[in-house]
Amino acid sequence: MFNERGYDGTSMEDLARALGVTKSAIYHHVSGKTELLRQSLDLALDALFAVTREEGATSGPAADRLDHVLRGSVRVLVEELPHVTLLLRVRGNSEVEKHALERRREFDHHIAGLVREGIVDGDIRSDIDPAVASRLLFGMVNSIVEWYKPDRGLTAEEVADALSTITFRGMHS
Amino acid sequence: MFNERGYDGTSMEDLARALGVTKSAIYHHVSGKTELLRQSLDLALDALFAVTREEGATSGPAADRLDHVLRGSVRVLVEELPHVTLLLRVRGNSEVEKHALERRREFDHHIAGLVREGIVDGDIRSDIDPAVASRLLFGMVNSIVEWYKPDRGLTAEEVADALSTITFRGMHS
DNA sequence: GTCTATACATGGATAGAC
DNA sequence: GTCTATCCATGTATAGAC
Repeated sequence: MFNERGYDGTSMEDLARALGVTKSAIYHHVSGKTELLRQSLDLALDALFAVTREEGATSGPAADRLDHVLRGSVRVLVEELPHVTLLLRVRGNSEVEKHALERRREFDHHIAGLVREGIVDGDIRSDIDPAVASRLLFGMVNSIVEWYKPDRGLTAEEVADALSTITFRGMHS
Repeated sequence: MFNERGYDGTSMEDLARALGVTKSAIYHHVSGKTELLRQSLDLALDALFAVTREEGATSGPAADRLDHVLRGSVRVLVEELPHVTLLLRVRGNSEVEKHALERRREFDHHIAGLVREGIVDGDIRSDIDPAVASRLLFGMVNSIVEWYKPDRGLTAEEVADALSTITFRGMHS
């Protein structure tokens, strides 16, 4: 519901109605609306950071590690779609949101480092700015939450393949 | 302010305070909060559609027209940053938002057509789904609103060049 | 663990004076 | 064109019964 109507646009009353209980019942389980947000954001961030600790993301050439993290991010995005979607819409308007943005920046920094290493290795073209490239790359990855529907027969791997092909080899035939 | 704190997260009181007037003063000029939203969204959409009617977008090979629309979109995005940012955050939770989403879909459809034509022409690789490719492409373009700051010396053209290089020629050196 | 009832603040919006 | 004052709905959250 936070994703459909926005966090601010969703009231505890809306949530209660959807659950078939009253607002008070929800407050028995969580301290407030912000705790619901925190739990969701933490789940998404934990899953994304787990990718950066996987085998394929810690050994081998930087370009291959970058490809692994890109593909892994697409996988996590699809597996935890609602939580990652919520994470990507956070703007830092509360302490919980600021903390989530801080962790996201850490993730982005990791990616930019891989692009830079790939250029030094000679595997990635040197005529693009690593900072701009990594932002564009993850902009493309993250945009998937805007249109991906699990029930349309398109798998996470197919999307990851398309993305990897376009960004590493280019659309030109 | 709608972009900083979200449309729902911004009250007429917030706007009035920022303007140094009272809420009533604003209501003298506009019919309500939704009209402020509509005016901003219309400005962004009009600017984007104008790109698709430019010379470079209406004649020549489809791949070149696609490149023109991609670059033009980056230009519009930077020129009308607040309005396009707002447009890209709309989720369809009111009639005004639904109307804006409808026009965006029309734009996306236009892009997917160009990718499809480019494949037929043999200029764009045929091993990627045109629908997926066009979504990823514009996901990358649109993601620029998340980080672009006009005052950092990075021009719209430099960003457009980086984007065009990555998506058409690929990152691999 | 869920309910009813309610507190208290803030939301969008309007009336009418100046 | 802006103000003060106000309406009424809805927001988050709590108290206390069951």
